[in-house]
Amino acid sequence: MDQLSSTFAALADPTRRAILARLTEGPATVKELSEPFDISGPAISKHLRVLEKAGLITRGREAQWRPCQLDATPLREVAVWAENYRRFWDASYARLDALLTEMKENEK
Amino acid sequence: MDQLSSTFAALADPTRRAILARLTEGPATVKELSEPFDISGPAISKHLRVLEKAGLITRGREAQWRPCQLDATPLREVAVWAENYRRFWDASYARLDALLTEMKENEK
DNA sequence: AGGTTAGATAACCAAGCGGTTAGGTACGTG
DNA sequence: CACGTACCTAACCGCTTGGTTATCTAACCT
Repeated sequence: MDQLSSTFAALADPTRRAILARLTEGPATVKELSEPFDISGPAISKHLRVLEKAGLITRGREAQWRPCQLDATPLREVAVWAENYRRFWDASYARLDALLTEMKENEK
Repeated sequence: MDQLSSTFAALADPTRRAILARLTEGPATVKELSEPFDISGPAISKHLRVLEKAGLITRGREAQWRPCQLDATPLREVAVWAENYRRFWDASYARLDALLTEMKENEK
């Protein structure tokens, strides 16, 4: 699976997006990350592995804790990808598009 | 499933992203959309249904054709969501963050 | 009416996902 | 050492997904 696909796949789960949101406040242990959720530890571990494989988090090793840290690099690619579609949702870009199309028509 | 989740899920497949890319050039029939891919018609139909449910395309009805059209509105939400993480990938924002942290430390 | 084309639906299959429980490992502390 | 804590892996379960083939509908064209 390519980078963008695995990033999108990782972001498709609300629990994982909530984990990323929590990590914007700083690193956290697995226990801390699991507290807001009503699911088991292993379920959180799986989510973290998905996020790690997508390159969205990095994990350290401190005694019995495995602190997680946000790595937003793949999100830049997401933003760049989405921005390519801006002209299809942005009204002013749409008007610009229409203008350019009209000018092309007049050329003929 | 919430809007953002189904949008991300729809974008997680390269075939579907390629379909969206094709639709930036204008509306297309199912047949036209399926041509670049080596998969069956029903498979394309399923992809289109996923895109439709995610609100990323709309479909018309012209005789025996069902032209598909891009609707990029959900992609704006994706861009907005990703932009919230800009300061975690953007170097200048990172430096600003570091500066603010340092200032907080000095306050103590 | 008969044939072709566009497309959807149905039934099926293998693989993946999100969750569980049970059990294992590694570390700090009484 | 014994115990608790933090976390992981393994095995399992039900549902979803991405694909297939076969069959159906709807429209067009002789």
